[in-house]
Amino acid sequence: MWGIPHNTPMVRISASERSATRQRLIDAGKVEFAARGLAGARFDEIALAAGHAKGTIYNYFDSKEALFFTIVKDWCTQLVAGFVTANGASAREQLLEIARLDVEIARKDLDLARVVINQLPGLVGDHRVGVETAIGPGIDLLTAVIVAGQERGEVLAGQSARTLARLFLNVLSAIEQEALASDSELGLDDVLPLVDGCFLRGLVQ
Amino acid sequence: MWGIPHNTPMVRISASERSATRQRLIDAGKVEFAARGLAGARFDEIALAAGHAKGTIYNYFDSKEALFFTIVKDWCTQLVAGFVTANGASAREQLLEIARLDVEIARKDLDLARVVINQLPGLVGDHRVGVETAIGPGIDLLTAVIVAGQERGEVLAGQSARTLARLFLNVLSAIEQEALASDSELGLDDVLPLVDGCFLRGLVQ
Amino acid sequence: MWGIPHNTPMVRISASERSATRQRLIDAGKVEFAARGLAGARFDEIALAAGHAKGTIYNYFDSKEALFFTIVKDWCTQLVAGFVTANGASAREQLLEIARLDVEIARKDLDLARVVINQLPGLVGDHRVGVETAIGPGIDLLTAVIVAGQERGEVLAGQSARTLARLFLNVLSAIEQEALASDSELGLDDVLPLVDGCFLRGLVQ
Amino acid sequence: MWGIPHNTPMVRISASERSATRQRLIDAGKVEFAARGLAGARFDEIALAAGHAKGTIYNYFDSKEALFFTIVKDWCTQLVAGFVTANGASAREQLLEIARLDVEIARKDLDLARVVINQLPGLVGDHRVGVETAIGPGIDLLTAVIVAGQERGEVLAGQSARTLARLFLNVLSAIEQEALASDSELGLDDVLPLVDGCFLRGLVQ
DNA sequence: AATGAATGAGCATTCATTCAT
DNA sequence: TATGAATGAATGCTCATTCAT
Repeated sequence: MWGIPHNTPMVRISASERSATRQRLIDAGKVEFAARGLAGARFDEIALAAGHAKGTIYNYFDSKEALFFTIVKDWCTQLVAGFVTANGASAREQLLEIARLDVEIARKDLDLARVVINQLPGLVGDHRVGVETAIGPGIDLLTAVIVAGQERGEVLAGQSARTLARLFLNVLSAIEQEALASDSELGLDDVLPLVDGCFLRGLVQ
Repeated sequence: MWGIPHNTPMVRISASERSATRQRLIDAGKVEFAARGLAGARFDEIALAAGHAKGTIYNYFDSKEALFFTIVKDWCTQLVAGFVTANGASAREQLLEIARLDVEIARKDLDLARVVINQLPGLVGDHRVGVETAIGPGIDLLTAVIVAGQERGEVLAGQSARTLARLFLNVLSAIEQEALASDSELGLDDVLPLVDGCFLRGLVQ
Repeated sequence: MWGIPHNTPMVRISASERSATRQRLIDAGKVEFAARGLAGARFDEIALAAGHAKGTIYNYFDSKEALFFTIVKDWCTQLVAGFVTANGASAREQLLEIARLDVEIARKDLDLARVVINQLPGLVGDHRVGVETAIGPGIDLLTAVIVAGQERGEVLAGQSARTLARLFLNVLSAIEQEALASDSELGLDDVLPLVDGCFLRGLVQ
Repeated sequence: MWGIPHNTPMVRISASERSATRQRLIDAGKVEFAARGLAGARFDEIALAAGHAKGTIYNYFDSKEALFFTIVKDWCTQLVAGFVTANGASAREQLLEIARLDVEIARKDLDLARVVINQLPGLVGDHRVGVETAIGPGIDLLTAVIVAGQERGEVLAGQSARTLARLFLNVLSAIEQEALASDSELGLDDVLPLVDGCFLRGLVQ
């Protein structure tokens, strides 16, 4: 009985292996969800693309919905974690920074962007709860920025900050959607100018 | 066992009857598609709500997709048919008029609006073709307005008119989507000011 | 528009056809459930044996459990419906008559008997509710017979009639189970004497 | 990457440790099998309840069935080992003693009793072999007692001793089953009088 | 034209079993 | 020995579509 600490975690794969498998599943999920939507996505395909058996997904995610919302939450986490505001930045500058981050994320991971931008609006019924939960932190961040902007008089005060936050996200997504369309002449580079020139010009100041 | 069960109609139905049945199916389809999306909608429910048998739908529409896109096309037809431009109207006025029409249609038929606004962006793959076809006339109308506006120098000229048309529709939908959300403080009345103040201010002139 | 009563039921198959299909499914279900138990039975097999597609079962029964309990209830209904008591029959005679009926039903339909006798005791958890509901009328009948017997002093009074009813059914099933076993020397003809000689001799009078 | 994850025991475990682990698995198995039946039991749950990993079960038992029948055999072993017959005891006294032992075992281990009493009858097909093997010694014991009773003229001679033995076990189980039912007014204390008064009175002498 | 029973492909999910560590 | 991640066969159930009446 000497020598063997029996209370060490008896893992069979290392944390990095587990994490890698999980990431492969997530990556494959992004592709499939982007291509077929939540309802149309098939676990068979995701598992196959990830190089695993179908059952393996259930070692990492409870259900198809769980994998989907993990992906959406991942997007939201990146957005919130990446946001750093400079001292004395205006509401407009901060909103633009969020938009810039979002575009940056989309540029790195087009499938992720397609999932978030195209699929979320169409989710109805029970799935709405999952959507709201998953993107909640992003909405919270935007709301905080807008509240501060309203207090400084930079953002129009007639509407609640939360409503304006959701509106901002909706419109940002709408512009990105066009930019991501395969037959569009717009590219991701055009998103920020459009957000600033078209949308923020009316919302702030 | 004498007697034949005459359980099938033996006469042609009148054109008005046929039309009425078709409309009942469309109306029931709007409700179901709005509530569950294209993938989640069930023909059983649509038929039941319309007061018909499931098989009857196939006497009027080739498939679930066909019914869906008929509904979308119906929206588009209303939009295009309702548009009347005054002599000498500016691009901004004309775009606002289209937005006003769209809001008016949404107000009359919330389910139709939910189908168009929420479901269309999520359609991917083969369905994209159906989407483009169904909303084509609307895009064409907007494109024509924008082209004329660009020729008169009212609309920014850096982008193709078609791209701007799709962008306009996207953003209009995004704003309406927030306005239609059940927990939103925004209403349909707020859409036009937002389109004008936020978006058109940057797009035109 | 003359001549066609549009409010006649628009059935596509006659009631007898529907009933026949339903019965084929029930018969195939009996075989499969008897051979593999509720958990092990496969809908594929039942449908195949009945000469139908898998989905057809769902036009007649909500779920595997529903088909199973329909079968059990069918047994119970036969038992209750077949019971006719002679004037002035003693409790012992009535209980024997019920046992005789049960043996008769088993003789006509061995698979049905195997389902009821072998499978019911092993159902646990949520399934217990289904069991109690399905065999309720049989228990009620036995209880009524025993209550009357207790009032006439023919049945021992120390226990509740309902408990004795369930005990009677348990023991009857236990004896039949042995009689149905493939390698048993006992046959169904031996059940009644055993019930009377061994069990009722202690229970009544 | 220096350091080897010593997450596996490197020493043999002692016989007592092995035995304790085995017993924990058996105990957990009793609970799970009693609650869900053989088909419905999950190895995950058994392992979790026993404080081990799922794979560990396979170091002790070949399969789910093997664990199940080990449990059943354990019951049978207890029954046979506990039986001590007094000199000159009658068949009735010896059968009652076996019943008493069975009730005693059930009282000590209700889950074990539920497994044996409720689950065994429902096992069909290939599983029957396992059942017969597992309870064989118990049947042998009963058969020996009955054979001797028949030779002394105490037990009715029309049926084979083995058949009567199985019948006795069936009926004993049926009575215990009612006594174990959660909503029954009968308790385990009522089993012996019922076996004696109702059943043995007819079977012996 | 209308019906609705029948169909069967399709799919998410479960879980006993294996095996590399 | 112990582990638990990986596996993949198995299966209940759904539902768009067909078609005989």
